[in-house]
Amino acid sequence: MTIYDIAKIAGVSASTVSRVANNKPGIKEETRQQIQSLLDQYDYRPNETARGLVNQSSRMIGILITDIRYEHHVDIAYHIEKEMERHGYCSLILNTGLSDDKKAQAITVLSQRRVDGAILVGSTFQCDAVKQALASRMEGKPVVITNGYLDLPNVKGVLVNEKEGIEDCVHLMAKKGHKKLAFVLPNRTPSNLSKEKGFVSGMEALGFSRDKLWIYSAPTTLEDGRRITEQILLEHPDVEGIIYGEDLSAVSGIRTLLDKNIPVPEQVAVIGVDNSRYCDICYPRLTSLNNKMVEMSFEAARILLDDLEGRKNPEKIMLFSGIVEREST
Amino acid sequence: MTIYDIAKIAGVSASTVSRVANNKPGIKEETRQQIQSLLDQYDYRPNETARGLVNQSSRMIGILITDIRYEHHVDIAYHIEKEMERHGYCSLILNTGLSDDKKAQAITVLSQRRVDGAILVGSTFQCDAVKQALASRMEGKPVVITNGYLDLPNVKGVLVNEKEGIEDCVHLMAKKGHKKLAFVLPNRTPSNLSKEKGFVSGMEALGFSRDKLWIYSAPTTLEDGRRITEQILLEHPDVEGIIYGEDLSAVSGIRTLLDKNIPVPEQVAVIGVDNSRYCDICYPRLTSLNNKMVEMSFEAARILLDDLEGRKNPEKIMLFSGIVEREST
DNA sequence: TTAATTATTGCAATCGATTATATTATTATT
DNA sequence: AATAATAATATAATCGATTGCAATAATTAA
Repeated sequence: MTIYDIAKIAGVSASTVSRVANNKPGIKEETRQQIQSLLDQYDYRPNETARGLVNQSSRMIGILITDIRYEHHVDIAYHIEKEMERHGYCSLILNTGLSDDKKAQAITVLSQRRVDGAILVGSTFQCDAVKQALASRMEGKPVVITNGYLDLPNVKGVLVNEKEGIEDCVHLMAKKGHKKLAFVLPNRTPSNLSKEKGFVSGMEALGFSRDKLWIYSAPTTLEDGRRITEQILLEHPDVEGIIYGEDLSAVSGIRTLLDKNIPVPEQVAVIGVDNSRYCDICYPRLTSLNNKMVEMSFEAARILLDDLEGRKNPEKIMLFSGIVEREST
Repeated sequence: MTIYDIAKIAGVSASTVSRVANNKPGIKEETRQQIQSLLDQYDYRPNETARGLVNQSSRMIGILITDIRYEHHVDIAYHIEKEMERHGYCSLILNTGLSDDKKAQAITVLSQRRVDGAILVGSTFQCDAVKQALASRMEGKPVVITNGYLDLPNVKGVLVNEKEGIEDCVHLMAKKGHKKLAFVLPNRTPSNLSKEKGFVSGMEALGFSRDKLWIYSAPTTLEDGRRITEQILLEHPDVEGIIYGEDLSAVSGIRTLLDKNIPVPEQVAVIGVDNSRYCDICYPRLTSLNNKMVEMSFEAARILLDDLEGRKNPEKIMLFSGIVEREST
């Protein structure tokens, strides 16, 4: 059922039907009602592809995410989608993986589909390939990066002070008497690297030398969490606390410690990052740095909507992290 | 950069450029190469909205899901998206919530956006409102329901024998000496109701009367899992095993039992359903019925692709569940 | 009653592709 | 060299909407 079908039935032109369907002025009340009742009767819905073509707007935004299966990613995507939907936009979610090349390709896909804007979830999108793709394919269209920033006229960023957050974690540990600390870096994203910086500066403040710190690196899986925890215990049996840059490996770490009869938090305290649902599921419950991922997604959606609808807003906004203490510290 | 821009630069007509871009025959090799090099030089990408309009195909499918935040849902969506992407399709994921009305509306959105097909994730889409919306808006377009079925000519289903699966759970419990069992029904979806049926018939086979069974109902949250477990313990302190229709409440249940110093699995054994990542995270690790959600998503994508590309396939396919034993039994 | 003004509505162009058909250029045939 | 056959390219219609402008109808003013 196209607009022409309705027009033919009503005995008017398509433009008249269009004006009624879009509540445009300049139509006689009588005509309007007749056509409206036909619209209702046939439950006419305009073809959004055709509208998109002529209006130069798809009323669709893109969400780029490395892997939506990560628990905090899915929360973010969900909230963005909901918020955009409330304003009449669809969200096209693309899982890019970690490769910069794939990320750039995904931006091309978004631009070919003529999305009106995009939100890139996570600091891994803060890279040259993405910057270039955005510059050439998304010119003039609003883009927001969560937890990252790119210096491009149409790109905005929502940031969290993760460095200071991790410093706070170190101080919390120290306050509880745990000073010999290890840090597990999930992977080398800008966000994680600033967590590492926070660990370094926090430990320096405690009087440790920055080149003797116990810093490890492990992907974010249960298996790697176990492996790296075992390695830490082997190399530093006197460790008193471990800060994991992300919750899942922290959960696995707790389990590994318990399996070796090391009491948590008495002998080794544990802190994760993300304040995910895993925190309440594991035993003992995991203390975690709330890096405001959910709040960030709302902010990102809000900023994008502001840009889409022509309202002004700042280039960067900053949120503040906070530790959620549970049983593991 | 449109096809007309390229045509003007090359000094040919848009149709010639189109034929080169789409590798259609009937173009002189020399011309083809000239145009191709321009296409490369300007990195031309066709406007998919325009292609969609004329081709009557968006190369986009819809994924309807009540709430992608549920862990097995996101896995399903992820795998479907990946599989479709491999074949050149984008996936538009819509979170509908549980209301039938919203589900029908989401189908309207998909049809307005002219998706080429859809996958509805979960048995809750097996309802009248959805059936009607599909009949009126998705006529002729392929649709697949995972874990459910609707009798419509263009709709196919991928099913799992959950009833038998839960029967097997009851038998496993019995084999281990746990006979006084309770069942927790997550919510009244067709899928969960068939789990309940499995519990009933399994218990009957053990000699219990079907109208005296301990069947409870609770939403799928940690809090409700705790609440319902406490209720079970209060009303039936002699309970020997609990089968939860879904993992999250099972995890919460284990935690509640341990908090009350009830040894798991010695005094009360626990089984969940979904075989999710939570199973390995909680302590003791959760035994769970693998209802083949991931396999189902692959099958759903495969069937949809078969339909989209004109290959034949059956109306329904059935997968078989299996118990993954861990420490909670 | 006729001209001027205003309110409705229709026509036709447009968005950016694809493709059937028409046209032109090239090659083969006699 | 003239004609037939074929290859290469252009023209124009199409997909389903929106919208500026022209045309018509209705109303008001003179």
